[in-house]
Amino acid sequence: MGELGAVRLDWNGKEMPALAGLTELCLVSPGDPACRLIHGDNLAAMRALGRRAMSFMLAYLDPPFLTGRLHLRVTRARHTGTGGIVRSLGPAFDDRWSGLAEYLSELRPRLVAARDLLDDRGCMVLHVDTKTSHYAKVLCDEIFGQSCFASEIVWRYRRWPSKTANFQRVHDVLLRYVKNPRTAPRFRQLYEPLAPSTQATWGNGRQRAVFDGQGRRKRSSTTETESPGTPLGDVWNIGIVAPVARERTGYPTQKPEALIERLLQACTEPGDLVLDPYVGSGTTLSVCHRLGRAALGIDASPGAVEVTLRRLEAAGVVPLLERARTAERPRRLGKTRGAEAADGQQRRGRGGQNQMVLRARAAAPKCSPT
Amino acid sequence: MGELGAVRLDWNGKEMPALAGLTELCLVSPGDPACRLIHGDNLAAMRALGRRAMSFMLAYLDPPFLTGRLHLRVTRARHTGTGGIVRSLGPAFDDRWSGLAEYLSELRPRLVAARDLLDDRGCMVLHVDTKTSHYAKVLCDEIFGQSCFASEIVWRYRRWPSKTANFQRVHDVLLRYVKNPRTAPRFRQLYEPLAPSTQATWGNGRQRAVFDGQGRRKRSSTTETESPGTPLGDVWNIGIVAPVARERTGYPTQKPEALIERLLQACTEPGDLVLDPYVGSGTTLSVCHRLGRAALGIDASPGAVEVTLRRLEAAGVVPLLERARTAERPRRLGKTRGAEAADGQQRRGRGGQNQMVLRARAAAPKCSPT
DNA sequence: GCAGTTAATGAATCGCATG
DNA sequence: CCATGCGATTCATTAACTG
Repeated sequence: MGELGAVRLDWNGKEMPALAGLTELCLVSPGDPACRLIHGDNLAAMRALGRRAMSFMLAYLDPPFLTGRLHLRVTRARHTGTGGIVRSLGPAFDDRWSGLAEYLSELRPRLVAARDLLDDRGCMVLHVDTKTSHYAKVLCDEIFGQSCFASEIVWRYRRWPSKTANFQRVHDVLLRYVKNPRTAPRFRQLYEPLAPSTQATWGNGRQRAVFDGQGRRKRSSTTETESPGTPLGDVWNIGIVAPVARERTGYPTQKPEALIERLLQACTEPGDLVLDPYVGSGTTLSVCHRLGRAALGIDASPGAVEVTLRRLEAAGVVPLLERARTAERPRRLGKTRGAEAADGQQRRGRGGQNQMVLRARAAAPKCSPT
Repeated sequence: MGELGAVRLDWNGKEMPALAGLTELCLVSPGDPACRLIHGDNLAAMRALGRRAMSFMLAYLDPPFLTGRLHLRVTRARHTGTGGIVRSLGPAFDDRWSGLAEYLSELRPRLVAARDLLDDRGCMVLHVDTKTSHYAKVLCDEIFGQSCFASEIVWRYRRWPSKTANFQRVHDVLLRYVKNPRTAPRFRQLYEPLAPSTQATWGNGRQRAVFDGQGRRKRSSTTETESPGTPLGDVWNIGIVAPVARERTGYPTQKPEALIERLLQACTEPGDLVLDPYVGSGTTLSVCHRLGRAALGIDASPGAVEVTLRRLEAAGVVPLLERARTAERPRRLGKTRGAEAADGQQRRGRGGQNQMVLRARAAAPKCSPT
């Protein structure tokens, strides 16, 4: 069986050059170089990082899920007078698109840019759900090569039940690709507990097959050495961040630290460099700091940057903060990319946000923003 | 957000007309009309069924998984002299392809044919693994329409460990599509046990949200009525058929009855008609009989037909057996469908099999072939 | 009859030998 | 050097056996 050969995903505008002019990163403040945060478009920023010849052991991409919604974040503050908790809503990120074609058109160059930044032993993990995972996988096969596909990780969670006449969706998908299929990737084997039935039959000892003279297997036996468990599979049961968890930041679509921690433990070692082009609430940066991994995050949303700065500060880090500046703002190519992009809809987070003044010790000197 | 619009999967030969001449079904033997088995190419057979205007509430498709291997089946028999068990290997089905393009070219017309046979309230379930699931999903979106996509069901199992530097693959994927998005589909809500943490907090009582005067939720409380559990999600933990299970037939890639049973319980009612164009070991027919669903299975492999007949006989059914005959054997279109099909490779199971004489009470009058 | 123990073996992957 | 094939590995599971 050959490579994928001729099978490919096509849409109008796929081959249009991706939008990003000449970009440079401007240092906004000093900070810990092992924890960097860039405010700006992640495509522009990743290309600028490429010119700095940075290389990453893991790129974790958690893009919008094509929900068709404008996502809001909740900010909680103590009212100075009454002392009560005041909740206020603000924009987080815009996940509205003219269609799947536009969504993929934006995602594709970012996947390419992330791939280009990977270390030879590194890998990329793309977090999506079942609305887009299949298209994303075909796209990634094309970008990375089919032989670089490593895993479809299923993150299984539990959630509030709904009454739809369907099996309730209780999983997300994480697609993992290695940079180089001929290089041994960074990988530390993690283990799960043995199945109850296995423990009942074999205890905690490692099993060993016994063969007869002709090389045929006769039976198995347990050994003295204790089994570490069964190698971690690609279906992970991890709870979502509870609505009242200390971990919760108020930023929508926040991912649990336990999920990111497992990825980091398996795919990186302490000191390795991790890229997160969709920072959101800053979970990756936070866990990287806790586990001794160097991290670089990018986000265009001022809300994301603010939440992340607070969260890191609460963890005792002041990140090195930079800004991605596109010298020559590219024109939106509009009509040439097909009817679906010509609806004149307001675009997300590329204009009108760079004016925000960012301070390294931004905003509140309080605790975690719960 | 519009429909998928322009995003599509392309490959050389995609638009070639699918191979199947004028086909008719020939009754080979009388039998139970609620349990039919057709020996022949499933595309030809499905088209012939279409001319009979049959309509199905569920089509379960379990095609080869693009493993690149010739799969064998194990036949066990008691040696007439020594009384020992004699194992012998025979062909089951050929899963070797020139590439993904050829695989998809064969799958696509079968998906179309299956869709055409569905009842308006019916659904199709395609069982694949992560090598092909993403391509298959894009294909199905095109055939059924994105709005007909219902679920990506993850079947999670446990199995022997391997030492690869990767998360071990422990899941298959079942893609479910409904025929008509504007019709309420057959669906019976099934339940799972509550999570241990939920039981600890709430016991087994049904929770009830409590609201204050302004319609804001205050807290929840338990009620007297016992909770049926949490609605069944789209990640299913079901064990593979154990090597020594009574259920095991010796046919490779056999699916557990528990998996099919869950599908039937949720997507059909007693008396509904179920289609299985890739019968294999006959699990679907067997479970349909047990649950009172009428079933029609198709398989081109003589081994599959033999195993299925024995299995059904052990369950007390004699299926109505037919044969799909293509009056005018279509020529393999070879070179016109692209280089990857022009390698002169031996084709799977379409020729040289129809000569086999099939008897309704075929082969051994023994018990299940373990 | 039931519980506990023993037997049997699927099939993914790696490593090594062979051609 | 690359393709092929076989041996080794090792949980998971149920049937069969034993006390």
